Amino acid sequence: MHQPTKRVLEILEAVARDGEDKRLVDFSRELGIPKSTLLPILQTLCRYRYLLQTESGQYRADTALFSLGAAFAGNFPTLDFVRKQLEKAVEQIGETCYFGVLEKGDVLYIEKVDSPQPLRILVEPGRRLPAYATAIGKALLSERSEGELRRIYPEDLAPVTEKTVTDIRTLAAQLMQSLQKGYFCEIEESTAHIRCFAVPIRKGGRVIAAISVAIPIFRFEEEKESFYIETLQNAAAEISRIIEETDAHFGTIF
Amino acid sequence: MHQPTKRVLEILEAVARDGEDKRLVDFSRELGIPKSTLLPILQTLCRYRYLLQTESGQYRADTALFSLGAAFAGNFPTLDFVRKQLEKAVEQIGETCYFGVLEKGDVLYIEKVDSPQPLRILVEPGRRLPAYATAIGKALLSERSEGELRRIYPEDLAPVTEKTVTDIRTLAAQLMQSLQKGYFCEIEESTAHIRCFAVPIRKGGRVIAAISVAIPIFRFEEEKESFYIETLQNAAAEISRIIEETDAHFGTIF
DNA sequence: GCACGCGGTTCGTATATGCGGACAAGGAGG
DNA sequence: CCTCCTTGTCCGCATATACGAACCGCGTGC
Repeated sequence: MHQPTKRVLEILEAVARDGEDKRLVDFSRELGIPKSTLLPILQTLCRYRYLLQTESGQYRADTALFSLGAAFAGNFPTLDFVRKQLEKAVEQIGETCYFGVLEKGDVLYIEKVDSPQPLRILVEPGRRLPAYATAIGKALLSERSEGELRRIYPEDLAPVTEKTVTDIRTLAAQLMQSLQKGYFCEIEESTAHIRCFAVPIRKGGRVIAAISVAIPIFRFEEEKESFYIETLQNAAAEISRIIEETDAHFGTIF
Repeated sequence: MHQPTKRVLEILEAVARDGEDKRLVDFSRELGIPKSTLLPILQTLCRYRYLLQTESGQYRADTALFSLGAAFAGNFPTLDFVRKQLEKAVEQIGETCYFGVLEKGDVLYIEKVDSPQPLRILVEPGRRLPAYATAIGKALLSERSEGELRRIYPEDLAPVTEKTVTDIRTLAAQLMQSLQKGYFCEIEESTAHIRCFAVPIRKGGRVIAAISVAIPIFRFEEEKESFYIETLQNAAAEISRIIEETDAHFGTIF
């Protein structure tokens, strides 16, 4: 592990994640880097416009960070299409929809389209959540056997909320059952008061991504459930088709 | 300038920009870094998932890059709203629309919404273009005097296409005139066969961003011009209002 | 008004990093 | 089949980087 590199990355992640202005000492404390070591690094990051220094000397994320991520995302023309399908689904369902992939036991959220009915923001693209606690994650894990799940999660499943499934055996059984039905759900397992449904997206038969919808419990109507699922499945089918055609790959997954 | 930091950033920019797999020697040649120095850096970048190594040992951009940019963009809730307005404009006009800010003489494109009529991709978010060559850039430069322009561009204006305005005096005159009219245009000055219109977005009276529409010349109809402008102006007014309210700031500009 | 705490900057030294060269492995071409 | 070339890996030495301590400037509270 190369220390200077590691430090640069941790600094960038810190500013991007928190979004608040940080002072030299804040970095120093948070990351355990001596102040004097930090200074030349921060100055260089400023030169390259990854950081900018406010008048009061504080550091803030700057545009190069954005360009970096956007340039990367720009290499995946499929994403625009995914977004279009999500928008269509949101239009029909009226709730926020997500597109995500599996990454080492976590869901990595890639796209989201907000519902017209505003609700506090749940997850932003780029964020990760334990797959076993989310509907979209269950869809992504659905084809894994109990043994494979144990390999992915060698330790116990850390609960995210009180309702998170923490037993691998239970999870595996749930996945098997949902795989039969063709859709996956989650009730307050990752966020209180939220219920999610998800369906997988396949390429060459294998699950490579999933889309989901998040519904606040107080707005949930049981009789609409099959409509939600159907809408998601239509979108998923379209996305699968495009991915199949364009042979897109995203990170480790696609 | 801190060498290790500089190198990390250049490596990240290289993979994000090009989008093709790169080998150790490619980095070495491209960036002038000795192979042996590169190895530990690349390994660290892999650990942190900024890069991944394919079976053949080549390096490729990985998901952490995406998370970084997305996390940053996620700090600007205003962006979702900007996108909504762009979508509305695209719906009415039927051509691709952009949202960008000025950054050191360049337009930094932040958002785009594709036209339903497919055309080859012009610019992706995160990319930069010389402001003087684009409609959106002219809107962003509109309040600068000729003297200020000369400070921003101490050297001559490098032409992007044959039609790019390369004389600062001409540019200044054009800006003044467009400022009167309330909109800015560009005819094949940044891209052949493309014509653009742009209007500024203001906060506290000052121009802080702009939106534009790009129209292929063969599809352009003169009699619709005022409709294009009006649509953009409506969208700009809405966006200005929101930015004013939320007091959003984006990088150096907002 | 003074002392103290806190944040940023500077500096000399110890050391981890960077470098070139040597080496091994694989492929292409004769 | 052998040779040459290319690429990635390893190694020891020179050096740029990292670290802690001391210093400076500022604000706060006593």
